[in-house]
Amino acid sequence: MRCVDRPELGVLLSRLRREVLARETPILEREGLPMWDYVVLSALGGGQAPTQARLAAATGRDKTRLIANLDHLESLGLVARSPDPADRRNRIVAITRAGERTLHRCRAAIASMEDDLLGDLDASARETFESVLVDLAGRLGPTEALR
Amino acid sequence: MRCVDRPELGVLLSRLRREVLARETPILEREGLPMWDYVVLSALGGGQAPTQARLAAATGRDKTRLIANLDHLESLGLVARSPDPADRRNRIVAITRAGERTLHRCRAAIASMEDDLLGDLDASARETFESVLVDLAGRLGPTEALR
DNA sequence: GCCGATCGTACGCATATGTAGATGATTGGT
DNA sequence: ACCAATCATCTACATATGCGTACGATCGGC
Repeated sequence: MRCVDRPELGVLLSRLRREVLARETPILEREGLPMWDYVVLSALGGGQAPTQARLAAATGRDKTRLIANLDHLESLGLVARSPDPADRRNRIVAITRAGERTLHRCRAAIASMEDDLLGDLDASARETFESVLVDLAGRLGPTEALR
Repeated sequence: MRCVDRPELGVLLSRLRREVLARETPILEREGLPMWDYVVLSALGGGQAPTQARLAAATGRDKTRLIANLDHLESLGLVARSPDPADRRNRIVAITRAGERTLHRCRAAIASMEDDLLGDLDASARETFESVLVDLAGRLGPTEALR
């Protein structure tokens, strides 16, 4: 049996997450993006354009709440909704060129923020920390969300 | 400049935290404790009994919301509120014997849950991971909260 | 062609959040 | 003794959440 000699995992993770999110918020605000908008945009960044239902599932965002995010992103010209020619019930959500540029800027700024946060760590410790984080998070189903 | 080669920190931390909290919930439920009640009880566990205002600050819990938590914990006999003899505006919140027993059970179950979650890791990787987590969380002001 | 299922959308509901008064008891300074 | 400040408490408000429901458009099977 292992004796408790450190704060609980939940506490540590919560505090750290809180700090990271607090540092991300002003970065995204500079682009006019609330956190959820960025999550959605980011989910669109990598691959091909999904239907809204798939987007909602991928981001963990509630299906009905996603709509407002897409409305906003669309009004900024960062994504485009178009009817699916194959099944006109669906609407295909695609990231635009401007969306990709914005996304790239955000990611660069966030990466730099993370460097700032983790920069003090010993290089190998940081390496291990990040890989363990990726490993643990990787085991937990395919959820992508921030919530 | 460091190129992004892994999911963002915020995403990883959010997912992991979500999982840990999801595993904690049923443990606390077995004791009849919502998450926030446990946070409050846990904050009371270590040291001396604080005033409610200090408790709110220490847990990050809203001052007005804390009241309901204390009401509940008191109704379960896990904490006791008594007027501060030195300043009768204050109410001193103290954990009871039963509260300490409950807290101890929760902590043991949570530690075991954490072992289960981290058990697959290489021992030295786990060591590094936990110490980095403690290190990073330790830099962020004295907040104790789970929120 | 018809009927059930699916998708995007709009709406309401119940819940949790933080903030902001208002109140009554109590303190401390003057 | 008086008055401002503090503490616990209560209430109300505005916001964000997920869930459920309803509706029109559309698809697929039969």
